[in-house]
Amino acid sequence: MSATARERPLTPAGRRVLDVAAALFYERGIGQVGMELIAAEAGVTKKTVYDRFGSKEALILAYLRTRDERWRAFLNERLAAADDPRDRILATFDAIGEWLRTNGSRGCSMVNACAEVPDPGHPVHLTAAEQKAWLRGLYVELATEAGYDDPASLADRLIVLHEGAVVMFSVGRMAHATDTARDTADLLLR
Amino acid sequence: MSATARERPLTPAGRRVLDVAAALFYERGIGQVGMELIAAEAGVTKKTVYDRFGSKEALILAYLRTRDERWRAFLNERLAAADDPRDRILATFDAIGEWLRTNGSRGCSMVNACAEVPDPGHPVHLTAAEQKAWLRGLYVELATEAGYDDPASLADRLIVLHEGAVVMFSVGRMAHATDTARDTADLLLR
DNA sequence: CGGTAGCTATACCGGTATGTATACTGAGCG
DNA sequence: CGCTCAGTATACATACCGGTATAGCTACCG
Repeated sequence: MSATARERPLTPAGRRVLDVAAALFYERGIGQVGMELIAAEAGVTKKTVYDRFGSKEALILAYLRTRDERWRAFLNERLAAADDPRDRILATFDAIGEWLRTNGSRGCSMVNACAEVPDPGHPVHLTAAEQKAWLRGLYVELATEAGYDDPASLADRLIVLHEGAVVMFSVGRMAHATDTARDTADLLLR
Repeated sequence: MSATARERPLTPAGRRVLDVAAALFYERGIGQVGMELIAAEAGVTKKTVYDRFGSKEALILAYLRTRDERWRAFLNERLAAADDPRDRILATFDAIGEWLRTNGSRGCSMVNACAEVPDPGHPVHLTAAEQKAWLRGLYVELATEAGYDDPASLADRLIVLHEGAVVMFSVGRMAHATDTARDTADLLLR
């Protein structure tokens, strides 16, 4: 379906490349990491990298996709641990905090990637917008589940708090940003 | 005082370079713009660029500084137009909306710059953190002025809303993000 | 009058970027 | 047996990066 769809499971070398690329791209920024370094760090030749992924752009998209998958899995795990619908909403903010503290505090990989890609029509921007739309959809679901009227506008507020917490935690060096967002969300839910 | 202090007013060519660099850096990202392009676009030789600014890093810092100055001036103008302390707080959110709509919708230049610089100790990161701290300080002032108790924690919430609105407007393509943040702030102020 | 500041013009340096070409090895498999 | 696929190894093409060097021009200013 999608042009970049990659059904087949990655080969061992491909996996190593993607893991290394994900770590380096996130930690240093996309433009600051060359394909040669990725290949070397993965213990692989450049040819293998290009055989598996075709281009740097495709590798970047694979990076964004897999990191987002990890995040969603982590989030779902946290959501499953909470029973009360209201608690499930609040749990998302606790999840950001823990995620940022353990998975690198350089903020949102999507936002960072967009910063390096000028063209708003580029797949990177579309991927990022999709991810935010997905997250907003999740908040709509949770708000509906919790029985709030106008779950859409509640979701708008929650996602603004969500993204603001990520930025203030990383760029603003505000260690309690996710707590602040959580407390504010708690207030909105009353 | 500061290592990058530049007391002397810029020469005409220097001004042109800075203006061009600011536009290009913001629109395309720092790493995507070379010094050669900046020089050409400003109608200046590379030598002039390096005579005025010394290095790309210094030019980047000058860009961040001047863009922030423009933003602060714009914000102060909007604040001066509101009388009621509570309205002054809300006016900051209207200001972001108008700023983003007229000054490029690629989000926060500071956040974007940080995305391209790995080292958290780099001047770019310090500049960004300072800017967020300044903004938080402004919210503390406004909250104090409006007579709220615990203006510090109110400011925390307001700045999280603020930054979240910027991200959701640009990356999330949520045109009403600043309105959502404003309405949420309004709710917090009651 | 002489020096300095601001500027143009051009050429160059070493390094690094994405991506390609060629030739080879080894394992799985119909 | 022979084909395909994953992978290694090395070399290369082409382009651009930040930054420097050299030389000369103009205008102001003590």
